[in-house]
Amino acid sequence: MDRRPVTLEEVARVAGVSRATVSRVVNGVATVDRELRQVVERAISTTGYAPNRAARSLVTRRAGAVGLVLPDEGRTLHDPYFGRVVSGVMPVIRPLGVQLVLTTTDPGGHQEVVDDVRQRRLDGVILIHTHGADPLPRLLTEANLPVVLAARPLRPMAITYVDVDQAAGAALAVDHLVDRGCRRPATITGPLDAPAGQDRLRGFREAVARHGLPEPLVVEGDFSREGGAAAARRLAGEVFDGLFVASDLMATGALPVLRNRGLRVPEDVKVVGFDDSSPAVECDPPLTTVRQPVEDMAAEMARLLVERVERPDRPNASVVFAPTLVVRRSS
Amino acid sequence: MDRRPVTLEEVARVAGVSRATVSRVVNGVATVDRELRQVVERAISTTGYAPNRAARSLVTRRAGAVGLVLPDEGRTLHDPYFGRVVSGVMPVIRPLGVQLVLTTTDPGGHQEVVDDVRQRRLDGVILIHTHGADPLPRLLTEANLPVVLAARPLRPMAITYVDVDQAAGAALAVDHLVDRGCRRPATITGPLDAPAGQDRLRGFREAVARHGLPEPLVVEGDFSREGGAAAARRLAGEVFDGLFVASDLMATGALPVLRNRGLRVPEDVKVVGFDDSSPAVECDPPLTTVRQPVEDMAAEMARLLVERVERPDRPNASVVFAPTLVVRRSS
DNA sequence: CTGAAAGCGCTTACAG
DNA sequence: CTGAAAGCGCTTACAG
Repeated sequence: MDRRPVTLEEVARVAGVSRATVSRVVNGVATVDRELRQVVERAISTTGYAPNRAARSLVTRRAGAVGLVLPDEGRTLHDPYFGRVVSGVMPVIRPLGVQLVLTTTDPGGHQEVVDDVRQRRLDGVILIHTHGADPLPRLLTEANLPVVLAARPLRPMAITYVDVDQAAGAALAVDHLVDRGCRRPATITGPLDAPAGQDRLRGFREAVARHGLPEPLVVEGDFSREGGAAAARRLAGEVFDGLFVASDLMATGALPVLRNRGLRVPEDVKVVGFDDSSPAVECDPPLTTVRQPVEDMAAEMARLLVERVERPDRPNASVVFAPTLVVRRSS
Repeated sequence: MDRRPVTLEEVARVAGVSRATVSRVVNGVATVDRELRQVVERAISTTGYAPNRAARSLVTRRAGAVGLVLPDEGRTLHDPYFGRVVSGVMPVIRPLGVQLVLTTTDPGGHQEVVDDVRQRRLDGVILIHTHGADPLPRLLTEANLPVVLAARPLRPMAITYVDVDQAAGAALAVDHLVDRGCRRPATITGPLDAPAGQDRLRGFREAVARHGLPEPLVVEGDFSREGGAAAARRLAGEVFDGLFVASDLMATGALPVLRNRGLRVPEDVKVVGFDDSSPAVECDPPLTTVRQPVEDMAAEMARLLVERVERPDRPNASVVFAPTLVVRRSS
C-alpha cells in the first residue's frame, strides 16, 4: 500500500541505463539517443515514476512556485477582482509546472512572505493592492527577488508593474457622459493618497477641460460603499447632471443617496462607475462602468514574473492596458 | 549582492558546533543544552540563516504545502465563497509554516493535482465543489493522500468532509416564513443531482409538513441567476405567499420576474435565499437568507487535513455545522 | 546532551 | 551520446 515512491534509481535499473540518462529523458534534453529514450520512457511508464520535486529544487535552486500576495484586510479576498487575477495567472504558469501559492500579509508585517522567500520556497511574487507605505516591494526587490506589482507604485521606484490606464478610463467615462448630454459634471474620487485615486481624478479633470465644460464638483471618497454614500451626501444642494464615481462599490453607496434626494438615475443624473465589479451588475439601476482587462493584466504579470525568474538580469518593465466602457442603464 | 544564501554548515562553523546541533536548535528539539542553544541562536541571527525548505522536504518527505482545489468553471473563483474559504484556512495553516497552493482542475481531467501529489509537492488537498461524477476524490484517497471535501459526497464513500446542515438551513427558512404569516409555500430548488440541492429540498419539505401547511410548489433550478429566473417564470399563475430559493444567486434572478408579474416583495410574497453571498446584500430588496459559517467550516477543513497529514492512520471524520438565518427586507 | 556519518532523490559538470 | 561521481542542504538514527 504505502510502499515508497519510485525513484530515478529504480527507473535506471529497469531501463538498464544510468541515472543521468533517465534524468535527461525526464527533462527533455535533446541529445539522448532515440532508442535509448524509448527504453527509458517505457521504464518510466511501467514503474509509474514521478520525479520528486524537493530533490530537483534542491539542486536547481528553483522552488517552482510563485506567490500571490494579498493584503489581509479581507476586502481583496472577497472581491471578485481576486478571482479574475487567479484566472489570468493560472493558464500561464500551469503549463510551466509552476505552483501558485496564496499568501495574505499579516497585520504585524510581512513575515510570512519574507520567510517563504528566504527559505527559497518562492521564486517570485505578484503583489496586489499595496499601499504607498507598504515596505514589502522594496524589501523584496532589495533581496533581489523577482517582483511584479499589480499597479503603479505610489512613489516612483525601480520595479516591474502592470496597470490599466486609469486616466484614460476616467476620460472614457467623461466622454460618455458628455455624449449623453451632460453639461455639469461631478465626481466622487478614490482616496487621493492612492495612485488609482489620483490618476482617475486627473483623467477626469483633463477630459472635462478638453470638452470645455465648467469647473467640476469634486468630493473625495475612499473606495468603500459607505465612503460613496458619505461623499454623495456632501454633494447635496449642488447641481450636476453627470456623476463619475471612481469605483462601483462607492457607486452602490451613492445611488440610494441620490434617490432619497429625489434625483432619478439616469433621467436627472447619469452615473458612471469604475471596475465593472459584481455590484455594478446587481445594483439598481445596473451601472455603466469602466472595465479593466484584469485577466489579461494578470496573465501579463505572470509572464513578466516568470521571465524574471528565468533571467534575473532582465530590466524592469511596466505594461499599461487600455480600459473599456461597459454601458448599462445608469446612463 | 547575489552571494549564496547561508547554510546550516556555515552557522555550525560560526557557532563552533556540529550541523546536527544547529538543526536541533532550528527545529526546537528540547534536549539541547541551554548555553549551546544560545550560542547557536546568536550565530543564526548574525549570519541571517534561513533553512532551505527543499532540503528539509527531501529528508522529511513533507512538502509543507496543501492544495486548495477549485473547479475550473470560473464560477467558484469569482464567488465570494472562495475568499471566505481562504480566510478560514489561512490562520490555521500559516502558524504551522504550511503553504496554501491554489489549483483549478483543468477540463481535460485532473492532471495538475495528481501530478503535484505524485511529485510530493502537496501533502494533502481540500476539494471544493466537486460534482457527483468527479473521480478526483476517489483517485486521491486511493493514492493514500489526505483529502478533505467541502461538502458531503453525492454517493457515500470513505472520506473526510465538512458540511453545513443543509436541511436545517431550509427548515430555518420555512420557520421564518411561517413566522411572518406565510401559509402557501413554494421553493426554487438547486440541481437535484447535487447533495446541497437534495438536502435543502428535503429540509424544506419536512419543515412544511411539520407546520401542517399544504403541499408546497416545487420547481427545480440550477443555482444560477438565469436558472432562478426561469424557475420563477414556471411559477407564473401559481399562488404562493412564501418563496424559499435555494441560493441567493437564483433569488436575484427570480426577484425581477416576480416584480414583473406585479408581485411585491415582501408585501405579497416573502422571499428567503440561501448562502448570504454578496448578491443578497446588493439586490433589491436585500435578501433574507440562510448563512453558512464558511470561515469556521474552512478552518475545520484545514485542521482535519493537517491532522491527517501528521497522522495518516487517523480515521475519516465528518463535521457538520449549523446554519443561521440573516433577516433583511425581502421577508 | 552532542557529533560523525549516512542518506533523502535529484542534476550537472567532467571525462570519455 | 553516456556514465561515474560529486554535490545540493538538510535530518536522523547511532554511538558515545
